[in-house]
Amino acid sequence: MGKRKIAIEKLENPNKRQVTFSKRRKGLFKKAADACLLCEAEMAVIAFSPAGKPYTFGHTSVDSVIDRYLTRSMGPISGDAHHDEQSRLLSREIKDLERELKQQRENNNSRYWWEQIDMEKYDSVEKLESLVEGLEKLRSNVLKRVEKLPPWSTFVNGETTKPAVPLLLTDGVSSTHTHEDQDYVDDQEAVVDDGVDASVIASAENEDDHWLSDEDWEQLMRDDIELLPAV
Amino acid sequence: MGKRKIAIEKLENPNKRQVTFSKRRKGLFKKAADACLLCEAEMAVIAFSPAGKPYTFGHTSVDSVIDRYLTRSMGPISGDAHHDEQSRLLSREIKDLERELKQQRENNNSRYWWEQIDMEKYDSVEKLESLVEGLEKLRSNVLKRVEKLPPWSTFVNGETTKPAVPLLLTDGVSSTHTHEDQDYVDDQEAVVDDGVDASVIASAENEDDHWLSDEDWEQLMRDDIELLPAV
DNA sequence: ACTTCTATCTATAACCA
DNA sequence: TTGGTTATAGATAGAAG
Repeated sequence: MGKRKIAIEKLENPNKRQVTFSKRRKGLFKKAADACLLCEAEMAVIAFSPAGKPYTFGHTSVDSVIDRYLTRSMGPISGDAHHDEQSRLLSREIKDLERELKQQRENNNSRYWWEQIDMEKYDSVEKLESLVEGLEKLRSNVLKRVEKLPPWSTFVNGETTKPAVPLLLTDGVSSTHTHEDQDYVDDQEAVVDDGVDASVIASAENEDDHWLSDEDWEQLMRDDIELLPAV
Repeated sequence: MGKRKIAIEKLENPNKRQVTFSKRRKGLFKKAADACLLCEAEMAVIAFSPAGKPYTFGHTSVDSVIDRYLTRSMGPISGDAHHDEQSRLLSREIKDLERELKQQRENNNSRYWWEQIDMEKYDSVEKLESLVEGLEKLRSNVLKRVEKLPPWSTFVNGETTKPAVPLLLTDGVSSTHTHEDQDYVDDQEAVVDDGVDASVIASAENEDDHWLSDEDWEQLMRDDIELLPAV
């Protein structure tokens, strides 16, 4: 489906290989998203580029699909077998993962991160201001990025696009990245914030789809967390 | 790409939905396979049909790709990719060690609760809405209670009373306890929220000083946290 | 690595088996 | 559920930023 037909075999030119990967990955993720919407299916795609960088698509989420996959396939004498296109091995790897996941669940008795907030630290107005600012900063950035999420992420129950989000966005949060929250950044770390933040968002804005990759998302959130004020 | 264009939205006809899933799954797996061959990429596709049956594609194998994904995504975000096999293996071991160290550090030494947020969980609009709602709820209640703090808390640096707080309070949060944020509370737990919340605040309002004790504060925050939406 | 621009090649919606 | 057939919509190879 290009200007000329090519054989499906290793592309020897490394640059061409990388370009082709980028294009086909994009197409593949789009097709996966389309199928999820059309058929109310759940799927995950994990792709490692020739350079070794991971890219993922997931509906409802990569992790939930992987979890569903692992859970079902690890069951004791599974009732329904997996319908495999390729051969797959129930190897020691899976059992290792099972053990890891169980341990994580046991260690994390709390379901939500906010259950781990140490309330005793917030005993003065300064600390509370710090908390409020942190929450506002986080919230502001979360809202900005909700717009950048792929629209198909919202179709879990066949609902309309981005339910409730437009309402939330009316609360003083600009949809363009205009750094109106710069006042939260203090002297020492100001450079880090809007530098990284804006550049990643900007690169995403050049895309037709206007959404962020999983890696971009994670990086942005980590950047934000670095900037939250101290208690 | 059929005889006529169709909108990418849920197919209401269940039979058509299933047929479409079958065809598109086949096409998707073929495209994944082509990309793997052309680009020497590694990828896995996991798809649950509308009927709930799992179908997978994997090159080299579903499990190896999942393993690589899980291992890699837990580690710190490292910038440079190594290209030859040997150094990649080495860096992987290093990353594993770094991961352990980082987790230990997070468990023991993190100063702020937001450093413990697991960002990888927020990869869909539903989860983000959940996060946003939680943040708004928390923020709203923090603001309400700032008013209840002992006024002397604000004079740590000889500053005026409650600096910055009045500004924050203008942002749609009433200073009287009028439950205007009830819409954040969902069906199952609505009773608990304003129940506990209001009663403790009310008891504090009967006092001349109009401020909450540390215990009251902590109890209120814990009550709120119970109400935050699930991820 | 990520676009944009065609000219082509592929996937697939509808239909029927 | 699967497998053709055919007309068309979509994806993409090549080239150039």
